[in-house]
Amino acid sequence: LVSWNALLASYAQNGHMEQAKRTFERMPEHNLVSLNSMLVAYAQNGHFGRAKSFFDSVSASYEANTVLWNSMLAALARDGKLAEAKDMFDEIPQWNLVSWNSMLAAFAQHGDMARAKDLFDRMPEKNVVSVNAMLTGYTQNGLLENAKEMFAKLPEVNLVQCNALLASYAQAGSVENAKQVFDELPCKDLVSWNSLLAAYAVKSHLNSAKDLFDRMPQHDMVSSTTMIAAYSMAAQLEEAECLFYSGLPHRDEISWTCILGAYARNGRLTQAERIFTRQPEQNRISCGAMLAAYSLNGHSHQARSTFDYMRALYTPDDISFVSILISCSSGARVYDGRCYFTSMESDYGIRAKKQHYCCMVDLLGRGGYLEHAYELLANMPFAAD
RNA sequence: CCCCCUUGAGAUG
Repeated sequence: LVSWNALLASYAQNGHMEQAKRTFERMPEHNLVSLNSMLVAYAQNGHFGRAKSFFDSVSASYEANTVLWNSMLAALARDGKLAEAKDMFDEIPQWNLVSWNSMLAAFAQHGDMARAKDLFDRMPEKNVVSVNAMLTGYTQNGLLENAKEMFAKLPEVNLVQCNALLASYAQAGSVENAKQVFDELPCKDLVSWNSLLAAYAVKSHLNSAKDLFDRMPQHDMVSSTTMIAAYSMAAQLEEAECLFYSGLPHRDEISWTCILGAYARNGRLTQAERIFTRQPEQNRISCGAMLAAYSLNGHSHQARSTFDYMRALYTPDDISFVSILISCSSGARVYDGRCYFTSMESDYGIRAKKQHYCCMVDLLGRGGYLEHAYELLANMPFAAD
């Protein structure tokens, strides 16, 4: 049984879902380790829907086990379902360090640093993972002072922390800084390579990206998907398609969403729609990509129905509100726009950002409500730019 | 033999 489990785990780690599934089905017996490996295989390969149904079917017939709960909690957080993750955390019969860390990371990744800090302070035990989760939460939410303070107290810096720094430069579009951190790393792993690749992709440095992609020691799903995204950003659809259809070891939920986004971003609505209805698992990001594509191309009716569809299945986020407001603006639907704008705060607790004010001012201005537009500008909680 | 931190997918007139 132990060797079967080891085999299963190694397929799971390398993203060979079919093999993992076949191994799981062929095993003479299952224990908690096998169940958990299968659950993690689904979650880490982007099959969030399948992970959830697997967990539900398993937890109906097995004793509650902290490792299974922890894996499912992490999967929910990775899929952006913070509220569900929190509910699940509260249901866990017995917590351990990993449960605390998972919940902490979920808060931090969703920008809720207040709750993250609160949890961090109350955790009965902590380790380097807990500290790293806090650190990256700070850097990704622009709380650099807090991050520095915490960094200063570290006895030594490890590769995960360096990679996190590299990634935060990449996300901020500071290619130079990212490159410098990368070059100075004494040893690099795949995450380091992938992060630098992402830095190039974000800034549409297609040649550097391509060059790096060809030079890196290995590729995994992350590398290839990043490269597809780089082609998409640079409007090289044929290259993106080529890599997606014939350069991937397999296709997961994220790579499907990536190619959908490539079509959507480049105005190929029909192809995007086809992927959307055909992809094995839709998710809130593929929905968001469709919504954005409709908005930006002036299909306000489809935008609205996609928004409703999305709202029924997932919790809309700030980005989906930007899209729907844009579509109201181009369809001159001032009243609808105001409804969405107020509903965003009151029904979903999403605080309006600059982008939302920008959309609203645009909407009001175009609709001839200039004085309302000025009033909104004067009362928003930001300096106008 | 399995679970937690760092890298890939959506918008911005």
